Amino acid sequence: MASIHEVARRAGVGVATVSRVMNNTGQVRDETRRRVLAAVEELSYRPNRTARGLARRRLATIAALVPYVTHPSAVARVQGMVEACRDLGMPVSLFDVEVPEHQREHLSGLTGDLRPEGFVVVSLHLTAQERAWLQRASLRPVLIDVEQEGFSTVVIDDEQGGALATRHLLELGHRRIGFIGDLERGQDGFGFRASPLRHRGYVRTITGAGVRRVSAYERTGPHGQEMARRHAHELLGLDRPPTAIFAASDTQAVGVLAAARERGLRVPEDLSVIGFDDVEIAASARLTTIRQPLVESGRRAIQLVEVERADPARPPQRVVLDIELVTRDTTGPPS
Amino acid sequence: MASIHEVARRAGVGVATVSRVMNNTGQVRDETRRRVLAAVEELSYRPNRTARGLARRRLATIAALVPYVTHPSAVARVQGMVEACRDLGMPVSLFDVEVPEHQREHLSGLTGDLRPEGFVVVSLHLTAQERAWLQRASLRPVLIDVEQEGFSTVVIDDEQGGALATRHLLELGHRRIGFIGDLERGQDGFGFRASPLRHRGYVRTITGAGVRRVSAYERTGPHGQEMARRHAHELLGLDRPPTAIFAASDTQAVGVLAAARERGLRVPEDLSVIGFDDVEIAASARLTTIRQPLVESGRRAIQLVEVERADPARPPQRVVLDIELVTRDTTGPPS
DNA sequence: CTGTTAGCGCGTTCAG
DNA sequence: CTGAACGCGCTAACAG
Repeated sequence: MASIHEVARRAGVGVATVSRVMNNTGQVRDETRRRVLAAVEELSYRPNRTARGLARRRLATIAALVPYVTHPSAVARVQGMVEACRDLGMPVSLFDVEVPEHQREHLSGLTGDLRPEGFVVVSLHLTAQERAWLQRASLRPVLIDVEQEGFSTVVIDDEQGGALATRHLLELGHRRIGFIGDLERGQDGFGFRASPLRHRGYVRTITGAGVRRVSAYERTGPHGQEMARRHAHELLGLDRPPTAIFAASDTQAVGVLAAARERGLRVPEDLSVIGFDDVEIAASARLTTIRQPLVESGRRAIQLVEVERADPARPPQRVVLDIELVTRDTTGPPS
Repeated sequence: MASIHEVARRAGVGVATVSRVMNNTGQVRDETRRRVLAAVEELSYRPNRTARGLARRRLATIAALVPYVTHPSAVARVQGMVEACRDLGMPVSLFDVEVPEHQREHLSGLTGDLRPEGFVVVSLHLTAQERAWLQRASLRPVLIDVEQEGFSTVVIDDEQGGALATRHLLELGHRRIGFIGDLERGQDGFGFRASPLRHRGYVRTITGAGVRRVSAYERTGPHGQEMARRHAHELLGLDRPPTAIFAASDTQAVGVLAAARERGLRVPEDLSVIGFDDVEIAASARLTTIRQPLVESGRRAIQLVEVERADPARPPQRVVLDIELVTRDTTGPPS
């Protein structure tokens, strides 16, 4: 409620000095600083973030660009960001992307008049034009689940994750292992990289183990439980069906589980299923899966945002989060 | 990029006129308006929302205050808000409330320097002090899932929902019906009203049907799957256990299902279970439940925000959304 | 109807 | 070190 002027008057200094002590910018004599701080305290002065934003051309907000915000993994990451921002006293603005156009629209606004102090982009690849916009606005988002030259990023090693899952199956004795994942470039227009990378880990591992790839065991399609269920039915309807299936996400794994149930197959006796992510539903379904720290990824991204804010010159960082195999009830040796 | 001055110069008018046509405020001659619009077009002028916010003391943002944002029902509502806001080209700022203090902290900022154009509060009860803050900031949030004098709200009839669920069980022939819900006033410090209201509907319905209440059949505790599971075990361990259980939420119903499974009870032969909300997990669990339009509630709230923005004098509205019984596989006649 | 001018609250030169 | 003054981009009286 109190403005910088009142603080200045009360402290017997100019507004510029108040600004200096509030932002720790420039030199201020200790005695003066104390007087200002006292006035700030007495008036319980809080700088107006909007005015500050206007002057600095940078709004006190952290923007998050997230595809499919309701997807369980997105929810977890948003949670991490929201938590971290709450601790910083910084509002988070959520920008949902359901179709590729949304990305462009949001980016246009964000690099235009809205100009957040911090910016996080989840899973999305920035186009050349968008990168140009960002540069002109001197905005440098922190990326999650994608890597792009010149940006700090928080990722996991998806390929290793795929390998981890596959090796687990191999070690249980499986040789006929199916894979169900997303389209390399979905007809939804997005090109998420997680699934393809996990697939690569799968391929590398089974061939590395001397097991021949069977193309009929591999299916990709639009992401979702339903589609995974259909694919699983196709695999399980084969003459020599796989004895285990690696789904590129827990959501898809649940679809596989549904198909197995519908065919009267026992899990894991007749079919082993392993997922990826370890979102909430994985625990309820007692699903074996590869856990990735989703909430943590959101939190770390905000940390990186803060680091870059403190030192804009700092070169991009690359944070790789650990993943681990979580063994539950859906995997076992083939019978 | 272009400012209002450039547009004014180009159109050969004053900045105020440009402002008038941009905001449809005041009278502007048609010919003049056309010239301005032309200039706007040629320069592809977009008003700077931050500057606008400073001048109007009202930031172009819609703030959402939400307890437990990661809870499935909250996620759905947020989805509705985010979708509606995307269509409006309006950013949404998310304020998560995990403990009561967060509410106060966020509200203090929101009524202080941040002053969103629109404001939605989910499930939370505003204190007298907070209402005073809001008034001073001339902010009037739209409420979801709560009712409070003087505020527009989007709700469902929770009591009727409780009645609906209970009647369904009654009609199937059940007479020993348990209830598992939230604490009236959680030790988490929140006092959400949904569960108590649903409970009231339950009570009204069984007594109305001439069935005697058995206090041993009713349990409330901190919200969550785990706690519900424990409560269910207690009920099912009774000498004359209930043949059906009404859980105040799907989350809790899933906990009940887990308990039943652990005791080797068949559902619905040995135990019927009905939940509330119809969130995603209800479908996967094939759970009979009471559906409430969660996404819709978020969307409607934003609509109300828009209505009030257009006409601040308008008296508070009360929107009651429809609910319905969704019959799936977890309820059946007692054996 | 329309232009001028004074804020909105703060950051930032630029002299002192 | 410190203060006065200008600018950020727009809205809102207040004259005309």
